[in-house]
Amino acid sequence: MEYNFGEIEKRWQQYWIEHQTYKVTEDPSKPKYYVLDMFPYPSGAGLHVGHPLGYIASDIFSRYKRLQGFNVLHPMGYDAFGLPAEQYAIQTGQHPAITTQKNIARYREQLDKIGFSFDWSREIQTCDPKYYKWTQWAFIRMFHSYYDNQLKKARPISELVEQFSRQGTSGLNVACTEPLEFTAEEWNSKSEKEQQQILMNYRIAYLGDTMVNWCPQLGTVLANDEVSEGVSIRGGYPVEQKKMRQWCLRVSAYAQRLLDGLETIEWTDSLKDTQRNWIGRSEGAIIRFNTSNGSSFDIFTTRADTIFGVTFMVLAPESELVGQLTTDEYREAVQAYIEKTKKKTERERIADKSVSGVFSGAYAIHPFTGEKLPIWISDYVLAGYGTGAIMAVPAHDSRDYAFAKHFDLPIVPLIEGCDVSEESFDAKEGIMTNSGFLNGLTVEEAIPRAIDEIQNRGLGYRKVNYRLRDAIFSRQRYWGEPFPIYYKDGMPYTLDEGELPLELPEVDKFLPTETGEPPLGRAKNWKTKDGYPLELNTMPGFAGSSAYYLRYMDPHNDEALVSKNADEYWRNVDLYVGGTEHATGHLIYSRFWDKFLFDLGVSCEEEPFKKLVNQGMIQGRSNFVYRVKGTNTFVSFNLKDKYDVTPIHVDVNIVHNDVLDIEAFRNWNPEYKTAEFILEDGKYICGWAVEKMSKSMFNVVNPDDIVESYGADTLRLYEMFLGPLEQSKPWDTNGIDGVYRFLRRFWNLFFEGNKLALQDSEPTRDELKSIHKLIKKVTSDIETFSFNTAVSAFMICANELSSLKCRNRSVLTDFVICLSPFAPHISEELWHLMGNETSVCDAVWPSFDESYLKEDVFTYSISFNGKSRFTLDFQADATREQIEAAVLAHPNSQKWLEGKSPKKIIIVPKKIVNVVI
RNA sequence: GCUCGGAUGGUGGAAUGGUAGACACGCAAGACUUAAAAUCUUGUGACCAUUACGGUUGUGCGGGUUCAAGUCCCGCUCCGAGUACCA
Repeated sequence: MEYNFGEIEKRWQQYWIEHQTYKVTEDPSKPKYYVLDMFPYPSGAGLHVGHPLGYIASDIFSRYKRLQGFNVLHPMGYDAFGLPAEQYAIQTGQHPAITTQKNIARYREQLDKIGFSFDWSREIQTCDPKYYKWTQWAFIRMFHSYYDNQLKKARPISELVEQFSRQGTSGLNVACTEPLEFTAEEWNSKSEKEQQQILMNYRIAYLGDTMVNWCPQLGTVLANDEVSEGVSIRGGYPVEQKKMRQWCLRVSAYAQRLLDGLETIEWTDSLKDTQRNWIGRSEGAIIRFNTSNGSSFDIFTTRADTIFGVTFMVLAPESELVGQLTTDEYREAVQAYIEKTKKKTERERIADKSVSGVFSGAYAIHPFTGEKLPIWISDYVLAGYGTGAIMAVPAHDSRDYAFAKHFDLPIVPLIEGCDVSEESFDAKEGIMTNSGFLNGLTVEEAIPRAIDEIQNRGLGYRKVNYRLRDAIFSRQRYWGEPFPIYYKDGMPYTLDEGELPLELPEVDKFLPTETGEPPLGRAKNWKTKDGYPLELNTMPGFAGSSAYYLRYMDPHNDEALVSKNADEYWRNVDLYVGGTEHATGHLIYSRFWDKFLFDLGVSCEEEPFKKLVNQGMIQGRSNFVYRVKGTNTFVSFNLKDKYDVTPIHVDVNIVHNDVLDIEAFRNWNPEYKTAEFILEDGKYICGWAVEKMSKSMFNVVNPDDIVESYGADTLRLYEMFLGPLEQSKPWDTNGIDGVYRFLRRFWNLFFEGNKLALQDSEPTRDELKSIHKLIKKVTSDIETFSFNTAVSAFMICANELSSLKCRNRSVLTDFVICLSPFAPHISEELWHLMGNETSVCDAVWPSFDESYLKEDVFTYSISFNGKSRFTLDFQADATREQIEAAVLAHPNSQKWLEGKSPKKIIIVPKKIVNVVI
């Protein structure tokens, strides 16, 4: 009987819909397992063959867990707000909602063809008001919360207000933008507006004046993870630094918990490392320096031990200290320098490695020696890190060194025997010298000793600093969640939770207003709250994706983000599958958001994603034809060196196993209608290269086309067979025939002519051995995500059973169940043909029996001095003496022993005998 | 610069320190066919032999540990990813 995948796949996809096979509900009688994919942004280009890689892997795992008796939650949805739909709207006038819905429909159509076990009744779209109601709700809660450093959790802001009115800021230990001090009387005598301004300093969602990444082309600010090398990730437009009043999330308050949480989850070490670097914890000290005019300022350093090597100070150009410290004499030069650095874009600043700076005219006083230290201003010091000011130790910091050399400032070495004539000595090792009370100590000892001394003298204190910045949460765009915020007397207030969702209004154009307000400023019927104006910014892309995994647990609940009941059953994601590109964006924000919800008691787990697997990127594999210059003649790959040729990209879909379909090529482009070919062996062979998968390279392979010609099961198996899941690899349709042949061979195991031909007899020992070997291998391969070797195991077993002429019902039943997570359609078909009434999804994963895997006879490899020479068979119960005797008695042994007697004989059970001579 | 990966046939890739190259593609030969496709069988790292069920060599390079190293250790080379004046 023919393996008609088209018919089979259609039939069972229909069956699964009709029987709601993949619908799940909370079932306390079963253990839960939550498998989640990073939901896609539905782009206009549709899915290419790389996108489903992770979905197939997670689908295999979900189906496997289900067969093992778990109640598996495996949902899918769309991250539907975002820039491309809005850019498209600006160009075409088509409403982003329409574009998005169209793209979603296309995605769904493509996904459906691959046979995923998603519970689509739980589908969410982040642009759906019913969904973003809860994004807005969480924002309101963040607005009304502050972070208590003592309790290490978020608390209602009302508690802070109460504390202010009772005791002011005394004894306060909370996360804030800048430390403030006031008494209860002062607080109580402030106006409503003044109090609101002060509270902004503490809210977890707050309005702050911060340096932001401003992208003029996109007309919006961007988060740090949306910018790379000075250009926007989406679109690649230049980004500049600008000070703006923006909504921010106090992610930095959670820095330590985000760091500590990494210890409790199963992520790869490299991803944890990336997050650790991004959080960037560094231990050091804040040291106060007095200036010659009587004021003072703080610096942060991790090298307090180098305090005696400070020869000058440097301020960031953006620092507020610049204005306070600069003397009148130098004011003009400083102003000019600041103007110059401001003009540079982020990108230019990165590219420009040259040293620049200007003297402020002011001096700091060295806290130990009383020496006068000139204060400089330079853009190598960042306003956003530490205090925006540093103590420069040119002998032991390469940047300070470069600066000192350039401006001819003194360099004082502090480590015995170090040579700083050519470069600084940055290593944290050696014995201190020229360092007063630190002399003779190692660097390791000197750091804490120096900080102790500084603390004792009241010059500063120990401080842990984090690189992690607060997230900038405003976007000057249309296609995002509106803020549930209105302004009264210039201060923001939240809408009542009962007024949510605050829906996105209609606008006539998706561009900023003439007065430079965001697009929402155009809304005619935009609601006002009791006559007060609403916030015109919208939320960024990561807002909707930060807590979506919670919403899948209870997607239709209008009363809560997630019910207590559903949350306590599903808890958190057991397996999260997605790309590494979200390592510092989504995966930080999600963890932050979840920790906040955990503090509120909404989420019962402190980490959202227990185990995380990163699938590799699928790159494109481009094909080339070679046109002889100045002609319309194309020469085959191996003959091209004899001609002067230009390589031209050719659509990979008209090339099979690197052989060009000449007819299709002539029809591909009118230019090639009359093309001539110089063939080899009657074929035109194309060249190839690995490139990014993109339309312009003509190397995009569409999953629909593969499903059309080979079937979804073949696509699924082949994507897994291509290589290790985590590894990046090019898509190469060559080779797909291998898994396709396997499926047909497997299919044929069941049939004699057109009839199902199964036998109910006892399986033979060889059949049992083969199938139990498969069960063992596939079980362990799925557990370790080695899907590529699992596919090989299927092929091996099918070949073995085929040569054994196995028709045994129980053996083939186990095979079908094992294969069903990988190739659900063919498995479902065979499962039903074998007389089962229910879906193969509800079968039970077979267990393997080691006793069938036992060998009677083992083939030993006999080595002499580690070099393998011949093989010998031994019974499993052969004794050491028997083996030794047999080896030495073997005629070949004489040859390798060369008359000498062995020093030692090493026997590795069941495998190796090594004779050491 | 720093951090983390990786390097194995013509290709994708297998190998708890124990017969390197599983499995698959491709290629070659054969069977079936008027023929082609499909299918099946056999072979396939390189080199030397071919009377053999033979020998030599071989996992980016150079050392080391071990009876035994693709795998562990030290020192390089190249490639990829992330990050970057973070004091």
